[in-house]
Amino acid sequence: MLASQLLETRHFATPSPRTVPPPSAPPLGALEQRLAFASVRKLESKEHVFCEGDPRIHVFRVEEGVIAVYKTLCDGRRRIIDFAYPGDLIGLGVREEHILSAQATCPTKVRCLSVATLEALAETDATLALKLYKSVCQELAATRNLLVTVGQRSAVERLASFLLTLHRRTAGDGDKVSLAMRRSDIADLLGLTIETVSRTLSKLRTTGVIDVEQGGTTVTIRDRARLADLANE
Amino acid sequence: MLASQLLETRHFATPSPRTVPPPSAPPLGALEQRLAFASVRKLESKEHVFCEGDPRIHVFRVEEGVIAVYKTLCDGRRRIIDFAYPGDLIGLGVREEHILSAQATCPTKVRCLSVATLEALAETDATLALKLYKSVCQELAATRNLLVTVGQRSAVERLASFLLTLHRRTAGDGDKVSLAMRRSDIADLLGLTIETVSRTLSKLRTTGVIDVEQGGTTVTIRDRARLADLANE
DNA sequence: CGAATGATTGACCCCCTTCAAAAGCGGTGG
DNA sequence: CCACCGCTTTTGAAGGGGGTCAATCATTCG
Repeated sequence: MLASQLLETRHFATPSPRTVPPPSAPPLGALEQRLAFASVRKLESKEHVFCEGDPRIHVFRVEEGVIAVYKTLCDGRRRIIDFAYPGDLIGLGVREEHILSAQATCPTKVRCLSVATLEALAETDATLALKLYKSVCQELAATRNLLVTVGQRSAVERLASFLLTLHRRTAGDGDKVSLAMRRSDIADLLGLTIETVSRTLSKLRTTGVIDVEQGGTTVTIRDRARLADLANE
Repeated sequence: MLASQLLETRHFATPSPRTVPPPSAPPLGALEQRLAFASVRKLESKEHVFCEGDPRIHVFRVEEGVIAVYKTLCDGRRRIIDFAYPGDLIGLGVREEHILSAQATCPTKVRCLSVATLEALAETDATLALKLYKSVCQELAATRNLLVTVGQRSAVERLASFLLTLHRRTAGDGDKVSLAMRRSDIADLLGLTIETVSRTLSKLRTTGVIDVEQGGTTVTIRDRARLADLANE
């Protein structure tokens, strides 16, 4: 989970129009108002929000779509740290530069907020600073969970766990989960190859646990209990 | 790195005696003073500081030794998230209970600070809250690095990376690194088995990259450049 | 000394990677 | 409409790295 909770409202079915800022609820209202007025950037699939080493000028909130936050290894491999979904914040940190890259996995919209503004507000507003602290704690917990998944689990366990997490975070309608990303993105998140991801999904399909449709971009969970069992916690 | 930076001074060669609090440097001085007066707990090897599910009453700072912070999987496996060294804080979070366990890997001393006190201070002190935020950001960055290491690297790369990180963090004298933990601890951090850890260390030894002495508890880095090369960034 | 704990080394096997090929899917243009 | 192309996914076959099981060694402690 990427620094959600900071703004309470994670999912924006219909983003507030610019002319109608949300009712202020101090002391966070100031920040929310700023976000409501912040400019929106549209991104094509594979387009970058920022790259490792870029000056950290803005923090972004995902409005629509999915952003892959990743690190590039020196041999060119890519390790995705997390996917950011609508409501999540990306680009928080303490360094002057970004230490990770962020790339859209599908057509995506993000809202931009100046780092300088955020930090200036936080410096005098203990409640906001504490919120930032807590939201990063949440993100830390999510990263640790991924670490557990990636470090000691089989391909089936990783995929099952991933599908369940995805379903929980994106709140897909019913049992449908929209992947909104390529096999290579999933592979780079789970530390597998695209072939293993594809094979494992096929295995889950042939054993009746899930259904894969529409060019492999939508998954239907057929047997939630068994999937949870395979995820092994 | 576990929430260091929060207190600026990471390594305590000679902890301040209780009767002589450090010179106050507001607004952080208050916290440092509290830590200086906080009680010290001694732990034997394998003794727990806290366990998953315990009420989160104290935050701890490691004074001497090493603490393994870990999560237990439902099948009994153990995933170490990080090792905490002198100067590091453990037990930070937002939940009422600990979501991780913490266990000494060797005889260790920790200093205890009440969570209630810390949070009360942070609620009115934006600077402190911001410090908390930034220290958790650091920890997040460290966890991400581990994620990169564990997710996509071979056993040799993981061990080489681990040894270099350990050397950097513990500032061993010269090229010597004191492991101060068992093979099983290293294995559970790196997502390997103890046999693979042992085999890989042997390989590094026979190829002249490192030396292992004293019952396998002390490692001497013989060829730093090659080790860094093997770590592959 | 003998028991207990931990480390090392060997042999075998399995899961995932690697390499390779085929098939879907979407877009573009004749 | 369909041929063609690029991109992605799927599936197959072979090989390897690390896991598993097991035996031996080293160290510590009662």
